[in-house]
Amino acid sequence: MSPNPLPRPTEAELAILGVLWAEGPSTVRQVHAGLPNGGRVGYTTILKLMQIMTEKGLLHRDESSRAHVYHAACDEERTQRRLVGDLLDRAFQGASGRLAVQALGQGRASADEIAEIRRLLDAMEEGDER
Amino acid sequence: MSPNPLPRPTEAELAILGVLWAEGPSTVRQVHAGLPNGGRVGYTTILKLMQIMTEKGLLHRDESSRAHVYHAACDEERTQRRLVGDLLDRAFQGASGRLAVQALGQGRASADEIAEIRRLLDAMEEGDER
DNA sequence: ATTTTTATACGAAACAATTCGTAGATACCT
DNA sequence: AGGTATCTACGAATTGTTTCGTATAAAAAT
Repeated sequence: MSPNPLPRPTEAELAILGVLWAEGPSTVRQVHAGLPNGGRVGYTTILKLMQIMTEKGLLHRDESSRAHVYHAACDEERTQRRLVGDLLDRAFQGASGRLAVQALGQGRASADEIAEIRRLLDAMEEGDER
Repeated sequence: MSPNPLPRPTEAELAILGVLWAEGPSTVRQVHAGLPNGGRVGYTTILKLMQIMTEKGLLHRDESSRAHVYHAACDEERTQRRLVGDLLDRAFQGASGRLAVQALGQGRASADEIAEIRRLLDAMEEGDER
């Protein structure tokens, strides 16, 4: 009875979600303009994708004005967690430490993130004491 | 002139690579048997996929015996790095620290991995000192 | 020697993701 | 009012992935 879990967003869908997460509720035109790849894809392509995403439940829309206003139905963090979990299963056999190593190996973390990671590592070792 | 870079493996292809990485060079039958999902996909499906992967350059094969022996053309670590990089771009806007946090939040790391991650974090802070 | 098993190759169906053209409605401009 | 711009909806082509059936050949078993 619970509404089906949202499907995993595809690559193109993720790009659209990225704009909506960054800019908040937006029209198709705004999303189209906000996409990183400078208008290489046509307007109606984005429209179509956003319509499909709405059907899938990934977006919600407000149709009260002529240009419908869309917003993401899933929050960014939750979606990221989901994608990381998938990658962990599919390519790392669940070895989250290796995934973390690979991530940190190709970019820097902020001071806050570094602190948070240390906390997580400490907690793991704590748990092992017993 | 350099041979095109290998394409990113799809989901099904990654499962096959997983078996080859774990077990070393194998026949189609061995891969089929080694797949996590207990034979839910037919033998010829795996055969076809492995043929396609060979065309794409993801696998190499030794045809000297009747049952061809395949091996992965890409190593596991390199492929993982690639996939992590993709996810980093697509879903994290390059924020590798957040990706690492999400990874560590959903699984444990080994003692070795913990040590390596600490080293990476220390190095990042070192770099900031200056 | 026949039958059964085990291979590869090939073709094609079933799906899914991405792309865009065109039609029709509504708002805007002069 | 008449023309232009902007919007949604829809249909459909394209491309990629996954699936498997069938044909055919080689090896193994009886």
